[in-house]
Amino acid sequence: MARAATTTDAFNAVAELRRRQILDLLAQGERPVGDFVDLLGLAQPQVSKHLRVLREVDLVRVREVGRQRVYRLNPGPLKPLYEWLATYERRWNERFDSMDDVLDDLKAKETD
Amino acid sequence: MARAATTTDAFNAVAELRRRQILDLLAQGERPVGDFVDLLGLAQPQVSKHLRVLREVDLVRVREVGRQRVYRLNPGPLKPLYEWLATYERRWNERFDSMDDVLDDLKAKETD
DNA sequence: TTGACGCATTCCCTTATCGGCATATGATTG
DNA sequence: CAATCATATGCCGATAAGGGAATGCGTCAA
Repeated sequence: MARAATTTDAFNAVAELRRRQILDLLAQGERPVGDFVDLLGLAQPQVSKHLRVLREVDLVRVREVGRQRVYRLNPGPLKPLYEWLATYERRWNERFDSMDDVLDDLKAKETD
Repeated sequence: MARAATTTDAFNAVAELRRRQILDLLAQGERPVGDFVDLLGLAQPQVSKHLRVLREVDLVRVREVGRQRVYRLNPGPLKPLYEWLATYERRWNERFDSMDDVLDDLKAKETD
């Protein structure tokens, strides 16, 4: 078995930086494919491919306008990620828990 | 170029379900490798490999105790993910924005 | 109609994943 | 020391991602 497909779920789809960038642009509003090509400096085919992945996990929706395809964000599938992370959010402030962490940090700096 | 390495960042490391399960167990407290083998029903080598990935992105820290390696959670690297998602969190409740979404939903149900 | 435009799809190539299995390594016990 | 336990590593096979380049396809303008 190889790595899980990028279209398995939002976790995998969003692991790719380019797709996150696409979503970030969509967060500002609808956009046709060409916009991503221009704004992200990617080749058109790659943009279409990334959009396809995002479509398959339902993170984006398309609307046809003439010869353009206008994409827009559908954030719903991100909710599970956010909720999973929320469990951990409380923790990265509790640095006081164990002495080990402090020791580890010192070690880490030595190894630099 | 192939897909970004799983050790590129927490986004990629956490895309794998097994690794999320490991982190979930660690959220309850420190644990030696054998625990994951038993609790997740995975082969020992695969567990070690997943732990290696988590170590490389610094999501877990190890401590040697006799012949065991006790792993513990280091949630820090998850912070960027949480913050990225926070931008979208506000949105999945605003379903009132456009009529298109409603239409899309209807279409989606037809296609079932 | 024809041609240009906006996108999607396909093929090729390189690379890395993940699982299974065997084995190496370090610590512990008898 | 020898045997065993707890883990880590190495190797193999199968799978698919992602970029590049070429091409297919529906739409619109002249």
